Amino acid sequence: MSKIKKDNTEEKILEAAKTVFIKKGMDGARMQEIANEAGINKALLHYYFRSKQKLFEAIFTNLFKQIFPNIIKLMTSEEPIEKKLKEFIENYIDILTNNPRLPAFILREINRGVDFFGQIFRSQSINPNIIFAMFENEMEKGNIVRMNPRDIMLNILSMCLFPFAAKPLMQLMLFENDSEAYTQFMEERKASVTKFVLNAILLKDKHL
Amino acid sequence: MSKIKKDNTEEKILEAAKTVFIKKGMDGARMQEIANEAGINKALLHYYFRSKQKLFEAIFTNLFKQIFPNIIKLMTSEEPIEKKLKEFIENYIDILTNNPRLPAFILREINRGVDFFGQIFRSQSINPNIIFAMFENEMEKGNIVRMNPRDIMLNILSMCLFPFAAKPLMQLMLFENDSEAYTQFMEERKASVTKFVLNAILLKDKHL
DNA sequence: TCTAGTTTTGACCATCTGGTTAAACCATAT
DNA sequence: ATATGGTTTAACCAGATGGTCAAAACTAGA
Repeated sequence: MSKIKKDNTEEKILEAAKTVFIKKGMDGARMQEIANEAGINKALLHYYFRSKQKLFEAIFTNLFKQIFPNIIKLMTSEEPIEKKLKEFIENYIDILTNNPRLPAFILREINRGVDFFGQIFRSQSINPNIIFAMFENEMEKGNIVRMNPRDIMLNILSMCLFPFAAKPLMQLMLFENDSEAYTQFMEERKASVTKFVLNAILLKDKHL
Repeated sequence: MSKIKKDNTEEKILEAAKTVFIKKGMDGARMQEIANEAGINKALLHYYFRSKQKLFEAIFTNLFKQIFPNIIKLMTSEEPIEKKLKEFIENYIDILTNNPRLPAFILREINRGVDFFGQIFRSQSINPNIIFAMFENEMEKGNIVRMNPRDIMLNILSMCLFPFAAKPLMQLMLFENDSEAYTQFMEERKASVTKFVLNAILLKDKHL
């Protein structure tokens, strides 16, 4: 048994499937295209993963974990709220810069109406309540403005994720389709969004 | 020639196609499904619109206009910046509440890599520069914080659009999949986002 | 009523697509 | 060398899908 060979093709398949699925989505992707991308015979896809569905689940599950990675970890450190948010936003935008197509892919698939993604999410056992409690604690201490912690969380996620999900549109709208300008813009956004959020919620001196 | 009949079926088709395309996207939608939804024969779809592509373009073009409707109009009134932003956010979230699936649909299709959407956008002749100039003018007057006006615009759009685009995920994450709670939350967000944005950019007294 | 034009339909077609199968291939152990 | 067992391939299949077509059904004017 040649384990080296097996591991190699399996990885090639996963890599190819990831590329194709992210670009085309479950519906748009073709098994033949994945096979070509991996440089192998189409039947091999079914040999390693029984069906398109199973292959997709393997990819999606893995990618989904990457986009909601250590949110909890980042949000529950012992740092002051300013630093906590700053590091979260910077880290998150960095992750997304390295995986720019992930947000659009995830959004596309969670909107397909198949309940499969719900299972993934539940199995992740992400508990947002810990984060909400953290925000509420800061409100008690008078550090930040009183508001629904869900809004804070959602606002931050929106400002980080949406610009990637809507890249084709925003790049056209804001930078006449100049891809490099948009990348540069996202880099600067790490500081910009941080400032924006802190300005919005900090109670003490306005952080400028 | 029975104009009444014709207009009727054509409208039925457009309505059905809109429903199906929004739910399934171009790739996922089936002509048969659209025909069923419209309660007509599949061949009629091709009689009125030559191909799936043509039918899709008719729908997409129309929907696309709805989501970037009167942005300019709303943003260039003579009202003070506070009121301008308040009304924009409230109007925009209202529009989206009435068309909750639109953001996900648009995002899905603009990420399909087909350049067709670029043409639509250009034909819309939306000029963001007018909005940027407006923000820059407010900065000159010392009304708002100095920052890239693109960031302001993108932040607002993000906070309005993303919660709808990511509804299946956020509803699960924030409200244990309680749909009504999420709707209620979006209603309250009109005020919350407005406050958030004004807090973030206004220079004078912190608007609470 | 008859006729000409339009709308609607069922049957059909070529192609694509996910999936299967049987045979070939190949490294290893005996 | 040859038997063994995992790996890879070409050929194939059934069902789905976008699209076509000729005929039927309908409408309105002569």
